[in-house]
Amino acid sequence: MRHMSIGDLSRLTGVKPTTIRWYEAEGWLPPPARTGGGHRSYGDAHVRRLGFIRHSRELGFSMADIRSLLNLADRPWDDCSAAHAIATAQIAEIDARLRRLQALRSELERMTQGCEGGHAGECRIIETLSDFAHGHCAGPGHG
Amino acid sequence: MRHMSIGDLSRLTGVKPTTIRWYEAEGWLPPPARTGGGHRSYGDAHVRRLGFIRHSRELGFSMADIRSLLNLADRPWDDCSAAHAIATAQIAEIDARLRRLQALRSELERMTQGCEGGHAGECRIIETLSDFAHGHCAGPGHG
DNA sequence: ATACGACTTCCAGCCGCTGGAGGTTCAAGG
DNA sequence: CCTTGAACCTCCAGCGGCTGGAAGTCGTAT
Repeated sequence: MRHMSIGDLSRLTGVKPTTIRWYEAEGWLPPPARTGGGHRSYGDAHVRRLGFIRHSRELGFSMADIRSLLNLADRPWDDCSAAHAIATAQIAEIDARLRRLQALRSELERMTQGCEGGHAGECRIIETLSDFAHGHCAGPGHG
Repeated sequence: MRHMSIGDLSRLTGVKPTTIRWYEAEGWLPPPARTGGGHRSYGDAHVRRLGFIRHSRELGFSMADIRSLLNLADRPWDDCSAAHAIATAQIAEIDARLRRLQALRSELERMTQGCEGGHAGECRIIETLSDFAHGHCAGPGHG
């Protein structure tokens, strides 16, 4: 698969053509060669780089994180402790989101269990939501 | 606390003044009365409605969900089964996000444990990220 | 009267894409 | 070689849910 179209690359990596173009425009992917008619033509290096980006995104890394990780991947003699730090921070962040989501889940569970149908005027769900001073949901941020 | 400024309302509900103005501009909050000089002046109804919105957001509901929930809260004689459905769907969504986050966490954990420092060229983290055909992370969406 | 913080409006930007309009190129079939 | 029609091109606006800055006005404490 030497020279592929953006559609081929898209099918290969699972990233939409529009997103691939956007990555290029924003500097995440180097501009590929072009056919005589101006169509993009990608090689293996693009497949690898796009794959890296996509997989990192799937693991929840921000584009800022990916910038650092790509730098490391591009300079293989560097110390990889930076990668370790980024990944560890990501785990901590995920843990925080897990805790938060679990707390939300409990409150929603309590909320729905209190509701036994009937009029909205006596609905526990509506009541609970109205109670903005409610103490069960801690801290800021939205899981 | 009859007539409060936007700052008072902000301190009372924990919602920033800019956000409050945005809610008004987008129709989530009714336009409040104004002082002679044009400053916003809020009453209890605004506190309640803003509290409802804020609490719902904290529970992870989208603005679209909140639209429906507010409609119910405004018409207390309606059947509240719609509220039940929205809340149940929200729980299901949270469950999906929890599962996804847990899968991500495991992969990140494996990734960092494989890395023992040294050069990026032999770093398991960088390697794992490069492997875009990696099978551990399922499905789309970024919980 | 003055100082100064809180308020006003307007508008641009955040992230990470996504989709549409309107036009061009490419590959397959006849 | 010609036609079809899908895939491609560029440009630009918009998504959700706010956030922040600029430039000017108001309200209140001293």
